[in-house]
Formats: sequence, structure tokens, C-alpha cells
Amino acid sequence: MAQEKKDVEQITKREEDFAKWYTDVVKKAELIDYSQVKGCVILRPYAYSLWENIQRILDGMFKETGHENVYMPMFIPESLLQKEKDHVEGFAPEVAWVTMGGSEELTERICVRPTSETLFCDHYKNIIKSWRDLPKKYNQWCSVVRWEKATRPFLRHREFLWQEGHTIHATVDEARQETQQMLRIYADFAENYLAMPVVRGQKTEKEKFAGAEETYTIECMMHDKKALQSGTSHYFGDGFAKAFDIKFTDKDNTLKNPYQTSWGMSTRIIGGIIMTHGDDSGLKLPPMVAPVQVMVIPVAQHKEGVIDAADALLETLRLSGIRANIDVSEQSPGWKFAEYEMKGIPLRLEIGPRDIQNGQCLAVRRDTKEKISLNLADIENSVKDLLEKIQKNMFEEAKENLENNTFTAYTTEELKDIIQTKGGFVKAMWCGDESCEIKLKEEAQVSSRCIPFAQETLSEHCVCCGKPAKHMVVWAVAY
RNA sequence: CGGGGUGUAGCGCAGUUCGGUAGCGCGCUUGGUUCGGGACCAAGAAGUCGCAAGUUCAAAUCUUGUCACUCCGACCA
Repeated sequence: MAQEKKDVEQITKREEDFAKWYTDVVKKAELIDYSQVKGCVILRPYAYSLWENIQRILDGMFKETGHENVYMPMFIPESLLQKEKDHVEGFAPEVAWVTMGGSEELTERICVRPTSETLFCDHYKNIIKSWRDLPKKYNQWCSVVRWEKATRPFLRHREFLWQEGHTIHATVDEARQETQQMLRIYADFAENYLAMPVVRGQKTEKEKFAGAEETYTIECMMHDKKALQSGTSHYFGDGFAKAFDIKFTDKDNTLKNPYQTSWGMSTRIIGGIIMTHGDDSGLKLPPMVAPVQVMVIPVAQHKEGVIDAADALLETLRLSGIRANIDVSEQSPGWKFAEYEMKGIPLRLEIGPRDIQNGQCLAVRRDTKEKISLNLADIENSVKDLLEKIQKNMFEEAKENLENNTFTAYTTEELKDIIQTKGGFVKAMWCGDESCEIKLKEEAQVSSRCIPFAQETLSEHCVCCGKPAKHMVVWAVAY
């Protein structure tokens, strides 16, 4: 053991200062570097590779459900952006504007897309004439710009990567189904791939997307018990279609406005992965999306046959479709152990002279730090088995955190007390008035996260005003 | 946008109170010894002290301004 533990010791303890821990991890694990422009970060290969895995899986899910990828321009003329009133009002404060082209002042300001509803609408107007043209189920992978005042790596960038789905349908029913389907896909993805348990529900009027009729969300609980909105799906009704004058001739030979949806998930989810699973040793990545699932570490690699055996092991893993890597650098084994724990690699395989003699290697789980001897003869199966166990265990741990920190409140005082002393999600009844949401925000710093699909009748009265309650709402401090 | 903190070598920091021409640890380079939990020895390389103006014989240090990062609040994915 060295006199000091270097990088890992330099990571602030989670309990000491969670925000500091987060930024430490993000930098030490080589996920990002800061750029010269506030809020615009450099996604380093490790983070980008993680994003590529997320993209690949989600993209597959979108394609399976009949969506097509497109690409829209990154610029929107001001007049176009302003067509839908609620939409502009929602985004206006954080839009970045282009006013010059070279040395010439533009006749009309051009906005850098904060989201692409207006572009899609303008395009749909051109290509949709008949019910036969519907539905259009489009998605695009791109970056968007929102001129945020306070920025944090992954959680709030000024430019961030995401996907935005935009669909248009002939009927209300079909559009509503699409909205629900996409929320289910996000929930499935978060839970089964990212090992992040979610609360599914609908946003209140106050919290819904600018221009939407209904907004649905999956809310996740971070390790510090704060909420993170991790994916959203919106039902627009025909509001945008009317504002943009999109019409089609239906089967009954009458002109109608179609119905639209949009839905998105962004690189913010990476912040969610970090804050859901990470610990004092650093990152902890779910095997399903980890850029490297298994790191092979040769021990006493200068000795005869060690590197060869390690390479053979690596090859076996790769051939069976496992994302594996090896570190044959001159760093000491101990350094490598700590390094890849910090980077959150789910499983480490140590192989040294002793193991080779016995036809074994030593597996060390990132999630439990448990050490297990594995036979080389059957290594790919035992590794796959372990990766599955790790994935499952990470989900269970996160679920436990969510369940153990979800409480019920019947009065504002109770709610306030829970948030102050314990934190977490608080389930409480709500009358439906925005004034109560505002009051709870002022008094307890919480916002309504969602009206969960899984409703319970906790009482007959609003937690805030005592009037008859309409819904059970999950309240929490949010990112 | 308000309040706090920080900018000195790639990273983490000392030096600023009391101006005198920059130092420590890690990392990096080279050579050697090590190798099952962040190894050791030796020799090196590396800094317009965030930027700009001012005061001064002299500024990392004093003054003013400015920018960036970061944390906490109001707005958002």
C-alpha cells in the first residue's frame, strides 16, 4: 500500500459532498473535459462510447416500433419559431440567436434549435396531404442548444446530444397510443438496460412541456435522493397542427388537422447513471451499456506465458461477444485495479502465474467487490452469468434506494419535515390547483415530479389546502 | 440572474497578510529494480502566476476592471 491513494482518494466522499463527488467522478473517470464555452463540454471517448451504446439500443427500439430517422437543420428562422405561442414563450428565455452571416447582418434573426417541433411541423405541412400520408413516425439524433445560466456536466449543458421523436397521426387515439408507447420504451430502457428503476406518470399543467397538451415522464431517484426526469413523451393534440396549418384529407373527404407527439431522451441520462449507481470508488456502470464490460489484468506480466494467457483469455471473451479489454501497460496491478474500479467497469479478471497453473482466473465484481475464482475452460459462460448478476443486482440496489426513500405525507408540515430530514420522494394527495404546487415549492422546495400511473388514495384531502383531492402526486427536490 | 468559492507546470496545492523575479506532491521523460490492491531508486523536462489596465525602481503578491470554472438559490431535458 502506498503512502497515499492518489486519484481515488482525491474523489470527494459521496456523503461528504455529493455535488463535488459528482464532478470529481465525471473528470477522473475521463468522461468529459471542459471547453472554453460555459456549459459546452467535451465528451471524451469513454463517455461517447457509453452514449453510442445508449443510442444503439434506443435506436433499435425505435426502429422496431416503426420509426424512421431523419435530420433537420440546426437553424430556425425567428418567424417559424414564433408560430406556436406557448411553445415560444417556454423556450424564448434560453434560445441562442444568430444575427450575423459573415460580416453581414441578417434580415431575420435565426435561432439555434432548442428543440425541433417547429421544423418538423413546417416540414409536415409540405408532405402531408392525405390520410394515406399518415402516420409519419420520425426521430432524429442531434444536438440542441439552450442557453442555460447554471450548467453542470451532463445534467445541464448549453449544447447537448439527444434524440427527439416527432410523430403525426390521423387520429387522437393513435397519437395518444404513440405517446404511451414511447414512455413505455423509455421506462423499459431505463430499467432493463440502465438498471434505473422509474416512476412513470403524467406531468402537471405547471410542469408540462411548452406547447403540449399532456406530458408524460419517467422519474428516477438519484443516490442523494433527488429526482431526475429521465425521459419525456408529449401528446400535442392538434395544437401545433393548427398553429402551423397542417391539414390532410381524411377518408370521409373532409379536411382535418392531424395529431402530434414528441418524445426525447438526452445525454442527461448519463448523469443519471452516474448518480444512481456510483460510489466512493467512482463510477459503476451497468453491464448492458458499459463501453468495456470486462477488463483483463495480467499479474506479474513479465513472467513467461502470462501475457499470452491473458491475450488468449481476452480473445475468448471477445469471440463470445463480450466487450472486453486488456491493460498490459507498465502500471502496477494494484494501480490498474483501482483505475478500472474508478471507471466503473463491471467485471475485472486477474490472471497471473498461479491462475495459469490452475487453469483459472480471478474475477472481481465492481458492484459487490466480491472475488470469485473461475475456470478458464468455461470462462465465457461464467462471465456472461456474472454480468447478468451484476446488472440485476445494480437494479435491485437502486430499487431499494427508491423504495426505502419514498414516503407518504398527509400535511404540508409532514411533507416539509420528510424533505428536510430524510429527502426522497413524497407521495401526497393534491387538489389540482397550481397555487398549491407553488406554495409547496416555496415552503418545502419540492416540485411535483409526476402524477403516477399507479394511483393510490392516501386521503380525501389535498396535502396543501385540504380541499378535495384529485390525484396522488410524487413530490421531490429535483435536478 | 442573485449569493459564495476558486483561478500559480498536465492534475492537486503552497507562496499573496508584510511587493524583490516561483516552489512542493502526483503525473510526464530516461535508465534500473519491482509486479496477486494505486511499487522503489536515480537523473531530467515542463509555468507569459486566468486576462487587461493601473500604482511602483520592482507585482503571483497592492488597486480597478474583466473572463472562466464551481457550489447554493430562481428557470429548464
